Amino acid sequence: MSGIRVLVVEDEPLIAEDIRETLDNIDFEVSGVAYDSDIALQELAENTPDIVLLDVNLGSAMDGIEIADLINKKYQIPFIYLTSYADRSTVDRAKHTRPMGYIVKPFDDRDLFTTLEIALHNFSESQPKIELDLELLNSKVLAKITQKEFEILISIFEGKTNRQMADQHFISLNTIKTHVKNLYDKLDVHTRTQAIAKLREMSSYHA
Amino acid sequence: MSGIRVLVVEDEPLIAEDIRETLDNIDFEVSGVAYDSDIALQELAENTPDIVLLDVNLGSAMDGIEIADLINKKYQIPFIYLTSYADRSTVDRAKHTRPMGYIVKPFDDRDLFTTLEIALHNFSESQPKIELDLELLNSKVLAKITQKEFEILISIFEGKTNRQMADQHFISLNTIKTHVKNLYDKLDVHTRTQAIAKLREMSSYHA
DNA sequence: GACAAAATCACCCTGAAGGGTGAGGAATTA
DNA sequence: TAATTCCTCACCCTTCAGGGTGATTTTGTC
Repeated sequence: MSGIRVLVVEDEPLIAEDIRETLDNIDFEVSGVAYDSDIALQELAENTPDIVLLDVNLGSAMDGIEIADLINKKYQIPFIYLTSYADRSTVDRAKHTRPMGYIVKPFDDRDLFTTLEIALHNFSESQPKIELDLELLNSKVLAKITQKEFEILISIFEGKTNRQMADQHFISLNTIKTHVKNLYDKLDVHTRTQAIAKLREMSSYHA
Repeated sequence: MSGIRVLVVEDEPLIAEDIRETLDNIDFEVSGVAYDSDIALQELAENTPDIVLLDVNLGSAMDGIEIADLINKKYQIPFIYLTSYADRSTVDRAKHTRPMGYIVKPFDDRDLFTTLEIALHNFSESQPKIELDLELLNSKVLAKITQKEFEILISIFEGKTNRQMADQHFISLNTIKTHVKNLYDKLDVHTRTQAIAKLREMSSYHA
């Protein structure tokens, strides 16, 4: 079993129970089922699910999208919308809440399983971590960055000082300085913070 | 019309044409249709689509997942898998390629539309940009960070020097220094790069 | 072995960052 | 009004980063 805890927020008991069964079958744990927004908030606070299945249209105080807003603000856990219709304006409202998935009813076990798997995986990948890939970097930079320079770039990225790097790599402080200088030339920057900003920039855009 | 250019990679001509029609109806532009991986690669190189609809099972040299790998390596554009089945191992292989969506056949116009919209939106949001949110930050930090300090933190994040910040904010260099010092105390760091690293760290984890 | 590329190190100098202390003025609130 | 918080600024001092130049050694490749 995966042990992934799922909160189901769905005001239609029949569908909710169907989902619960499906989740049982595909090895997810249901941390709770909420029929309205009040229970949903309570469940979120008390049972800390790993992911939320969220019906967009709840016949309660808050609808799914409002709950999503709150999840983003308070909990930062991924959620997947369930909806029986998907008009333009709903999609527009919904997408601004950055759902990790969107399932249009009717859906079957496979839909649920794959969407959950992908959503969880994407979520863990979506954490603001910069993909530090030498090859990718070299395809976007003036001169080729060498292996050692790359290691040093990572250390800079991690907030290390030149002294710390020297100790860590067992080489002279002067050597570190040389590498850093060459790195700056290649990245076309002049300070370490600029180098970091450049890294972000380069991994953000595609040519 | 949205003007979003979609590449369809699907070896079954009937389905491919159906998708093309659907996309026309929902205001997406089809940049090309590829029936095998060779054509797909060519289309990717020549027509620079904004997003790719990718059949997992292609009867050609590379399957959809291999194409996805290549997209990640070379183009970094979002893609959505289309598949008629979704067994455990396929899902496992697929999710490592970080698709922005996953549609299980049969699907209808609504599925396609919402998945495309969400995928595109999530993609633009997923760019490694750190969500700099003062409230969120303050919930994770020793002492409360003030508005001005926050502005300065953003400037540091962007690679600015103290001098540049002083000019930009029309205040004295000494004042910037004071703010920076206070900021370091609150973030429990000692250098700007450490502050940036701390920011990444804090926006990566949820309590 | 010759050559090129990468890694190693040194020295010097300037400027920026980091850290300590103190202090005045504005705005908010008790 | 007194207290508090925040923003503002100054001075001093130490450390670190950044930039220029040049040199040796190691490594891999033709």
